[in-house]
Amino acid sequence: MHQYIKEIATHEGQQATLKGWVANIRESKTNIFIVLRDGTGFMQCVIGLDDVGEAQFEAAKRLSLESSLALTGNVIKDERQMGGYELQATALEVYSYSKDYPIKVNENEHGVRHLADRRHLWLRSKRQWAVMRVRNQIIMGIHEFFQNKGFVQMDAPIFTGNACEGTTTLFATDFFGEEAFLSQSGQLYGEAMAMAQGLIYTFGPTFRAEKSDTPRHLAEFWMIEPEMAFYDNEMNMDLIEGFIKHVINRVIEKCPVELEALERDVEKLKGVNQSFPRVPYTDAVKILRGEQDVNGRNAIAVQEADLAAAKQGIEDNLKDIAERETAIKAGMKKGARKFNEAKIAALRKEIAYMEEQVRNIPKWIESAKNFKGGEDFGGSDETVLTRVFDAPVMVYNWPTKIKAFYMKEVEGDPDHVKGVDLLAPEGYGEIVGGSERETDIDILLRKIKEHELPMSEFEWYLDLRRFGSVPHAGFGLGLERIVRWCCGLDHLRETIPFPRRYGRLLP
RNA sequence: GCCUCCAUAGCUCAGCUGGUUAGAGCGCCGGACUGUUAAUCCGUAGGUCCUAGGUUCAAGUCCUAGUGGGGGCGCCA
Repeated sequence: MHQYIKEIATHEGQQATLKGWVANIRESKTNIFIVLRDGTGFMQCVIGLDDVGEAQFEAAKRLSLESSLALTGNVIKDERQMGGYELQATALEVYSYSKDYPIKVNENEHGVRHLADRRHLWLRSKRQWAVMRVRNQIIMGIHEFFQNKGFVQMDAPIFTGNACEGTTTLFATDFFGEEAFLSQSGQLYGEAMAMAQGLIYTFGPTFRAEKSDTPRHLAEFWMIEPEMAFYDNEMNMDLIEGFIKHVINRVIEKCPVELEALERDVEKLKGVNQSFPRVPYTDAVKILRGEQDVNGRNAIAVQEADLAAAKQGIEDNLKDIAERETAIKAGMKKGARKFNEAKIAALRKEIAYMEEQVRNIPKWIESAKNFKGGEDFGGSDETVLTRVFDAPVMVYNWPTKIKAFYMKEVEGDPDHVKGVDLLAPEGYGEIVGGSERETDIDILLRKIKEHELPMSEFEWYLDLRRFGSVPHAGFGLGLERIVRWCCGLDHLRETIPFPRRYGRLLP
C-alpha cells in the first residue's frame, strides 16, 4: 500500500511511501533533492546520505529525469515547498533508470515540433499535466450541469450516411462496401432523441476533413450537443450562459493548482460571472466596423492602440537590449551577466511576438472596417469584436444565407435566422454555435433543396416534423476550445492528449 | 489554397553593412558544494551552418530553386 501526493497532508508527521517519476533532481554532497511526480501532484523528496546509507545513496545518485522509483520516509510540513510538504526519505527502491530524457524541465525551452513529435512524453510535463486535469474537470462539469437539470446523455453514431453540411469536410470510409462518413455533428440524431426524452445531450468525437492549419482547428475533436424540446432561442441563450458559468466556475474551484501551473489569470476567467451581453448580428457588425461603441470602447480604436503599443514595445525592447549588451561588454559579475543574458533572450521573444502583431493587426483593422454586412465573421473579426467586452458575448439573429438549413427564421424577417454564437473573451473566439430549429416541414423542404442536399438522406429527419413537431433548440460546444480558453493556451494542439490535425497523425 | 517570417551543437538561440581557428545558455559526461527550488561553481566532449546551384579574391552571412517548419487569412466548433 502506498500513498498519493494529493492526499499527503493527511500523513503529516507519519511515514509514507510514494511511487512515481523524477520530475526534477538536484544534488549536493550529502543530499539529493528530487521533485517526484506521481500523477496526482508534484512533491519534493530529500534523500540524505545519513538517512538512507551509502548503498542506496549511490543508487539515488544515478537517478535522472523520468527515472521511476518508490520512496519511503517521513512527511514533514515545510511551507517553502509547493504543496507545503516534503518527504524525508529513509529508503528507496528504483524501478527503472532513465537516460537522456529529451524534454527539459521547462518545456518552453523547446520548439513546438520537438514537443509534438514527443507528445507521448510531453504529456508528463507539468503544464500538460495541468491542462489534462482541467480538461477532466471541464468534462465532469459538463455532465454535472446537464445531469442536474435532468438531461439524458445519448450517444450519436460515428458512421453516418448523410452529409448535413456538405461533403468536402467529411472523412469518407468504407462501410461494408458502402460509402460512409465519420460524423461531423450528432445534432440531427440529438433532435430525434429530444422528441423521445425531452432534454438530451450528446458528447462524442467529431471529424472534420478541413485542411485548416490554425490554432483553433482539429481534424478530430469532442463536441457536446444539447437539444431541448419546447425551448426557444431565448431559453437556449439562458441555458448557454448558465452552462458556461457552471463549467468555468467549477474549474476555478477544483483546479487552483493546475491554473497556477498554467499561469492563468483567474480574475479574467471570473468575468464569466457577469451577465453575458446579447448582441443582434446587425449591431455586432456596427461594433466591428467601429460605428458603435461599447462601454466607451471602440473596436477599431482598441486595435489601433494595440498596434501602437506593439510598435512602441519593439522600440523599448531594442533599446533595453542595447543597454544591457553594452553593460555586459563593459564587464560584470557572472551572476549578473547570466541574468541579463536571460533577460535579453526574453526580450527578443517578446519582440518576435510583437512583430507578428505589427504585421497582422493592420490586416485585422482593414478586415473589420470593411466588413460587409450579411457575411460570416472571420477569426480576426471575432477577436476584434470581443476585445471591447469583458464577458463572453452572444451574437444572435444571423443572416439566413450563411447559416445551416435547419435554423428557424425570425418571424417577419426571412433574411435572418434564430442562430446564436458565443464568443469567448481575450480573443479565444467562437466556442458555442446554436439555434432554434425550424419546425415547419415546408420551409425545411424548401431549404434542403436550396442547400442542394440529398433529400433521401433527410427523410427520417423530416419525420420529426411530421409526427408531433414542437419548438426546440440546441447548441454545440467544442470541448477543446473551452479547454483552450480556460487554460489560456495559444493553440488547440495542447488541449487534447493526442491531437489529430492537418499534417499530424503521429504519435 | 493564399500571405508572411524562418532553417547554425542533443535542445533554445546569437552571429551587425560578406573578411582568419563558428559562439552562448541549457542538457550530457567528470569534479566541487550540509537544503536545493529552472540550484550554484569549475572543467571535458559535442557543428558537412537544411539541400542543390550561382555571385565573389572571400559566403553561416548575398541571389535563385527545392525541402521542412512557425505565424496570419480562408473554412469552422
